[in-house]
Amino acid sequence: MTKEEIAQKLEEIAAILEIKGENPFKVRAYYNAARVVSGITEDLGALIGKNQLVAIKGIGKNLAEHIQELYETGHLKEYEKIIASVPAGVLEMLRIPGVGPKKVKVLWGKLRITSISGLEHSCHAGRVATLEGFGEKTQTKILEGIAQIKKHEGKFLYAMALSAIEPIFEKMAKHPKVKIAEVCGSLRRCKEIVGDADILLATASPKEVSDFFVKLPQVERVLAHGETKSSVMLKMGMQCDLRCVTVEEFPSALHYFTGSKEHNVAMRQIAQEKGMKMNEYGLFTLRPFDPSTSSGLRVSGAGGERLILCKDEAKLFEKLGMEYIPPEMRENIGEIEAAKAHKIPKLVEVKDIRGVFHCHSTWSDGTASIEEMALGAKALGLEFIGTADHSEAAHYAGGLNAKRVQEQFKEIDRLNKKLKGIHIFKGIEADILPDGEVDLGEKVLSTFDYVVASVHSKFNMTEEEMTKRIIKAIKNKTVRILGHMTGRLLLSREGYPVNLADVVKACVDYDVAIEINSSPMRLDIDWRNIPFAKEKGAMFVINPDAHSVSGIANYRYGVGIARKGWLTAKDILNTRSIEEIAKWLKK
DNA sequence: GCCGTTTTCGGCCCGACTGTTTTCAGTCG
Repeated sequence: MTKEEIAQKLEEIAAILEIKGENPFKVRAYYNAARVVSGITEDLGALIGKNQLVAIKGIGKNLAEHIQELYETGHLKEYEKIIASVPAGVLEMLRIPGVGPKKVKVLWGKLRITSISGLEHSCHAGRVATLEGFGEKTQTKILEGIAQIKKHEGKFLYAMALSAIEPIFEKMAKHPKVKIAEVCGSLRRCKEIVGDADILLATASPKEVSDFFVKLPQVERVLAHGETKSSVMLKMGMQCDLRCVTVEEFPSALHYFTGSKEHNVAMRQIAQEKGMKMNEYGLFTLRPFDPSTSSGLRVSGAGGERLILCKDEAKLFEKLGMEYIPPEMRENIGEIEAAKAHKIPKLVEVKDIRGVFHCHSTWSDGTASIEEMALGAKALGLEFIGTADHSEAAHYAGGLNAKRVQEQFKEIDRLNKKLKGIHIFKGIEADILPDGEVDLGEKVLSTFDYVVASVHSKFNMTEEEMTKRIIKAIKNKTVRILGHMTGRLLLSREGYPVNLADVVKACVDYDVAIEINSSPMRLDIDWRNIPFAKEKGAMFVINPDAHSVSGIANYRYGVGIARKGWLTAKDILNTRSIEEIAKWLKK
């Protein structure tokens, strides 16, 4: 069993213990262990082999045994006992915003409700409002929460979907009978929210490959299983489709299944104008055979249409007299015209990123030390890394006060002397307080290399209030980066409102970079707003909001989002050298 | 259930907000 799966089991145990009213500290121990396990950077098997699990803070003798049992057998007697004591739907009710373990316990105990749909029914019947400790407003709020869950059902944030699909894709791509493999669909286009994942393969043995696919360990159940198309529901709740084509069909199929639909319609129209036909099987000429262009033509199997052989997608565009359009741009929002005019911008790439600025460490709520984070960044080929632990106002995350900041500086100075090939910038993620002041105050903040300012509390302000609050913070002369905020936050609930135009203008006026942040937990930018911000001359920074060593690599998801916003390397702060950045930060 | 020592059990993060109730409990970050 993997770290993630073990962490999930521990979390489920914690939730059930909570519902059953167990010792809250025992509950916390399980939650804590789940977090610790998912943040472990070393190989779990090696740790178990060396009997080193108990050396990790938060894991004692008991939990170490549980983790070992899960790792080695995939099962845990303790878990099976406890999960059997609670109906499956009871746990599910915890997903409803405003419904916690105490409320679930009452709903289950007094009204015998064991599912979200059962709860919805009872709310409509007015029974929930009559319970002690509940009322009309709570009942309404629960219904709203259920509506929200339904609205987001089957929708996944880009980074979450991609991180789930990557291991599956790798296994498929490495299959000996697979010639070419690509992720396609909205995931390839880096859409901020995707409904399912599509994987396209070129193979001469579709049956064998499909059989392998539906038996992958990540598969929860098989929805369809044919020769060329298979669909499965993954354990993490997302649907994944597999399509198998021939090597010759691959470029056209890739283009077709990448979409978007709007882009494809426009492309087919262009093909038609040029006397050609385009579908998922190929690009065809409808004209009579012309010996002068015969080199790229051959007779297709059906009807006398001639397939124009294209070895890849780029060739497909070329045959239509167009420049290659990166998948992220394919939404028919101007990319077709740009490609015809050969004016497609050179979008930022993962390899352009030289460092990241938003990394938490064990000094606040991260799972790795600053040294481990720095070495992890170096291993990814980055030249610099910036700390951004929470500030004092974020009590729940163990935020730093002025004194701890001083201590942290000493450690960073020491590490910068010791470590070669990676530079550590001193930063902080300071809270934008409800009144727009930035936590810790200007005197302390000015001692950092940079300040990332973010909203972490009181999300329910009006748009006007929230905009005023954020702009006041941007005007604070120590703030250099506006943390995970643009448009709407997409957490487990609807985000907070803000006037994006005003915020972007303030960022441009005060030379504050806008963070494109994309930890798998959330996606904070709506790409449709990026071209608008770029037009105004805004500066962007792609950050991972990393809480662990493995989290650092999440900046690559941010690159996808930036590409979707048509951003180039020069629009991005962290594509620059350490010297250039130091200069910018000092301004 | 974990941790830390004061070696054998007591303490474990906390403040804001909301809705319910009339002083507090539950949820959230």
